[in-house]
Amino acid sequence: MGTKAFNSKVLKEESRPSIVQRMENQERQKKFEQKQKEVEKEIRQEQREALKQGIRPKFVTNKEKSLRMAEDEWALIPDQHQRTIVHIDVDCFYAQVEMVRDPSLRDKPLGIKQKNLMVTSNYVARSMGVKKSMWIKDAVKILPNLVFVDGSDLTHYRQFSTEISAVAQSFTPNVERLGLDENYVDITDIVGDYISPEYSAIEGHVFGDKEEDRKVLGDPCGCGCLQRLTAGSHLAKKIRQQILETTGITCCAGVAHNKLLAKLVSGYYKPNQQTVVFPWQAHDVMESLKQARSIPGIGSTTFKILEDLNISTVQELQNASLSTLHTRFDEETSKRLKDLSYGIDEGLVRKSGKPQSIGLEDAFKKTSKQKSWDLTSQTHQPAKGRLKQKVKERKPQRLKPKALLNLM
DNA sequence: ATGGGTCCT
DNA sequence: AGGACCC
Repeated sequence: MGTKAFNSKVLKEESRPSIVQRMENQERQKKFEQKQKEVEKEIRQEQREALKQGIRPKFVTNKEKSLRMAEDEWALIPDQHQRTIVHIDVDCFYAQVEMVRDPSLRDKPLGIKQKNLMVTSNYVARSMGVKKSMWIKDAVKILPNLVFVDGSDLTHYRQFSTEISAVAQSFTPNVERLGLDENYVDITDIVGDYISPEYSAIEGHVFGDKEEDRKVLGDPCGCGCLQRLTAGSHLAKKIRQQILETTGITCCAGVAHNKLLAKLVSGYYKPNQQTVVFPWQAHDVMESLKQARSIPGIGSTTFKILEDLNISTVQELQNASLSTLHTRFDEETSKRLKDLSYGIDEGLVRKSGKPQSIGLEDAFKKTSKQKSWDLTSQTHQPAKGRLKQKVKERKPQRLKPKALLNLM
């Protein structure tokens, strides 16, 4: 609980360098950002041109960017990859929760089932050849002594999930939940506390972890992202440690200057490990994906359209011309898709608040074309009851189940 | 796959 | 209200 371990490591006030340069003058700040955008647009345009000619666009450092902006006074603020983002991803979440609740399951191969599906399994099971999501009957074929726990009641998972987010929130309020087992944490505002010689080595893996990467790392950018992300790796470690201490749950983390890269990289070394990626490695990260579909933000519908356009790999998306994309997507989306393919993502970490809705859906077969459902009919009563129950559990006294039955 | 979720039109 | 995305 609390942040004791964290605070004890915090550096003395005067040795703490300030990271996010606060501009006193709003006007100046605005102009700077505007100029910055122009230059970035220019650069992106150039990179696309380069691609059209079959040349691989090179990473443009912030030093170079500042130089380009040098005719203006705003060029003096060199902060480019200003943010530091951590993506936290719990290892086989449901299975871990069950193992914490019943430690005797720890060393057994464990599968979590919902209906006929094994939705996840622990690492013991995985090491014995059981895949992530399989039909129960297939899983049992591979591993007859697989132990199953029913995971269709999500209440415990929700409890652990909010506890995990709460740990992250004890570091900074800027936490975005994604499903039950993932969190984005924007640590930009606190990462400065971890920039110091004490923390100058990178904690955990660097993307493309080879011995060289650790030593040869110069500072090709110069905006401070090297230091911030390095510090971020220590903060990520702290967060993971604290999650483990308070909940008994292990997780992976990815550290990057944007959400996309942080997420892509967090699962790179599993389980219970973490990975940092630097801006100049964005291309390598993206190249490590094959299908454009595996870019978060490109879902099945978008991917189908891309396939129509004969674009299915990340590289093909990188190479696609904006005008081609524009035939099927609006301008914003086209630009966004191309950005994603390069590992560019300006998306903000948005604070997750209280859940916006509590829902319950039953899938039932259509028997015939039906215009309206009879809500008073018996078939709906069970669902109605369960929903009431759910609301009761999760909203102890507030909110009456009044406008809740919004069927259709 | 299924059953929650969120955000954007 | 529907459709896109996410796990």
